[in-house]
Amino acid sequence: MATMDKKNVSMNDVAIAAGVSLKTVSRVINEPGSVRESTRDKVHSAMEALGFRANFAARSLKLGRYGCIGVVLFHLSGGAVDMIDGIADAAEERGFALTMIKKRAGEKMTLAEAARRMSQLPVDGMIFNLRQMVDDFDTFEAPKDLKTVIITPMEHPTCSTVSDDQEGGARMACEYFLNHGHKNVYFVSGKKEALSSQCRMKGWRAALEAHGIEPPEPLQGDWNADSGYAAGLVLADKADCTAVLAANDCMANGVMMALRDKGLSVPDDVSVIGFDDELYKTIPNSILTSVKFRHRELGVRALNEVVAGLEAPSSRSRTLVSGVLVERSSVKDLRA
Amino acid sequence: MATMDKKNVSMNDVAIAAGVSLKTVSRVINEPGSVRESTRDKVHSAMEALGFRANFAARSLKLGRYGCIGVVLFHLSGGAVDMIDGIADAAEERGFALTMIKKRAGEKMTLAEAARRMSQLPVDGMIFNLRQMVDDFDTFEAPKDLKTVIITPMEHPTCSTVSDDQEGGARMACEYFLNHGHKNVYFVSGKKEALSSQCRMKGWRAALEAHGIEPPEPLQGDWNADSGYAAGLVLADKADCTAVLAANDCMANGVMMALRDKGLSVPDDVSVIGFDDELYKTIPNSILTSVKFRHRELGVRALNEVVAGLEAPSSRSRTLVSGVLVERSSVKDLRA
DNA sequence: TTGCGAAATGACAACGTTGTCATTTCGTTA
DNA sequence: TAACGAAATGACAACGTTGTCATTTCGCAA
Repeated sequence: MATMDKKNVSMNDVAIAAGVSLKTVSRVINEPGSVRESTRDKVHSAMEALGFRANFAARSLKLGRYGCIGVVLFHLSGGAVDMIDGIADAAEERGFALTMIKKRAGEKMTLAEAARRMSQLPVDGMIFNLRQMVDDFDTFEAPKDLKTVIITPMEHPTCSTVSDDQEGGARMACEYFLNHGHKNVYFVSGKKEALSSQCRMKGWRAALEAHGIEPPEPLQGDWNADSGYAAGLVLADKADCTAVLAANDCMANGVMMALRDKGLSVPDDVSVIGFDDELYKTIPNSILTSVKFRHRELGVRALNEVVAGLEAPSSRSRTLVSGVLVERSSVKDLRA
Repeated sequence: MATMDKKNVSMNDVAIAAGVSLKTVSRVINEPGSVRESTRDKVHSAMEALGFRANFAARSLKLGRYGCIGVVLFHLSGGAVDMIDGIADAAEERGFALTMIKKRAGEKMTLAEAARRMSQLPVDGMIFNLRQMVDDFDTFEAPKDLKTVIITPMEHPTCSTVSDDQEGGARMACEYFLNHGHKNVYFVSGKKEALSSQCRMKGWRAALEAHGIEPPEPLQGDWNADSGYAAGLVLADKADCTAVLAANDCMANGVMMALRDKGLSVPDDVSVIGFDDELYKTIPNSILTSVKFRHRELGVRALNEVVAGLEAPSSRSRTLVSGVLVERSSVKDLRA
């Protein structure tokens, strides 16, 4: 029968085994320079032999901090992956781990509820990833001692926010159309509830209006290709439609397929721009010009903002991460 | 000037404010039934007034557990989202939070290294998401007191594993071809390093060999549509090619586009099956039959396995989550 | 060898909870 | 009203670390 292992090996056990004091073991871990090499070796051997691992709870209790940042995922979509990736890498780099909770399907979660749950967990600060509106957005107040950053295109009265510049991206696409001689731009939206769709639509409207163009009625989609196809069938019949901005690449592809099925060519008859630049993964030789957001960068910024605010949780800032227009050949130059 | 808030409100502060003992406050939180209603109200008011929030570190220290499960992401890909979603939902349901760390880009992480880092964090058990081989896979031994589940198609000598049944899915697709009268099946693989690609290939081989068919040389792809397109161009010239299994939907789409560009029709001339069933999101009226894995379920199983093993970390099990063939119209029935 | 300042080490309290066990208070019955 | 058992409450230690401050040991010069 194997020797009965004591459940947890403590620093005290190590100290006894190494014939030194508890505090010396602590020093070996936290300020190795301050202990003689011979002593350090003894302690290290003892730790090795006993399989010692520092107790997170005790350490955090004493230090008053955890070294963890909380992440609340109100909505976990495909685009969120790169963002989480950015958060995780930045956290890693700064010596933080992530503690994560998620809104359950069907459950209605408010910011206050999320904050309440997070504050029971080992976190020094937190990031909310919010892609849809929540009821208490404007009234929410973050715990005074827990730096809170919200990833959302909306401005918040008291919390720091970080966001893609969705409006700017949409404007950029419209300007691109207009600079290429187009006189109007049609818009195919994503799901109504999605803030990113709302913002993209807002940017599209603003850009057209800034040039004195009356925006046509937007077409309602649901992010998927089939809804884009349906929109494309409608647009094919509009004589004045030379440019279409779709709120994502999948719908843009649907639009293009519908146009082709109606005998129209992209870009010769109609030009198209999408969002997210991911069509090339699925379509060989993709020609779609698309507005790409740097989701990874977004995550990095969010995490850095939290860490920067750890000492002053009530500070507030607003960060916008600009998008990039990835140019391919789905837009025709109508000038001259 | 506002009143200087004491940094943290402790149960002791609440006790004093409510005029009861420390232990009574503890009871109000943990066993409310055992304290008189009037007392409970006093304590609740005091907690409210002072803004008390239980200290995670102290609680965990005393209880000897954290209520958190660690998740190590060796590789964060699109497919991982649904899995994380499943893990998070199941964790939520069982009252656990997640603590997450990620392999950094470029960093070479072993299981041992991951375990070492995790064991410094507040976790009662952990899940490794492993999509590629690591050096110490076979020699790795999990900490004795930390239940460890690895999400990987490979069997591990000592740890529990959970996986999609990738081989089974590939076999299923091949059987489907053969049952529809096809005499052979070509295969387009994903990235070499990816275990899922390797397993899908293995299943494809096994299925053909089980029917006494010599598997043709597989075509090497990289998951993206362009590599599928290239493979499709090659396959279009093979007279005996009536059936193609591509290791994912994007490449399957590339194959289909190439076949069409070569004047061949899917499914009339060549039948195609993909993996992951996600083409419908990007392609309107998609006809691609595809093997879909239940990633969410995978995550749920992994988490449940960890929780089930918390009391007996050395237990070991192997779970396979079967795939589903989502039937559309990209496979032609060649029988009479 | 002695003395000295600096370096190394140790004793003890404290962090904020919960478990154990003792004590007080309550509601009933004699 | 007294006595009793049950319910409610409290005092104190313990969980495993780190900070404070006191003590010991070391290296070097006199």
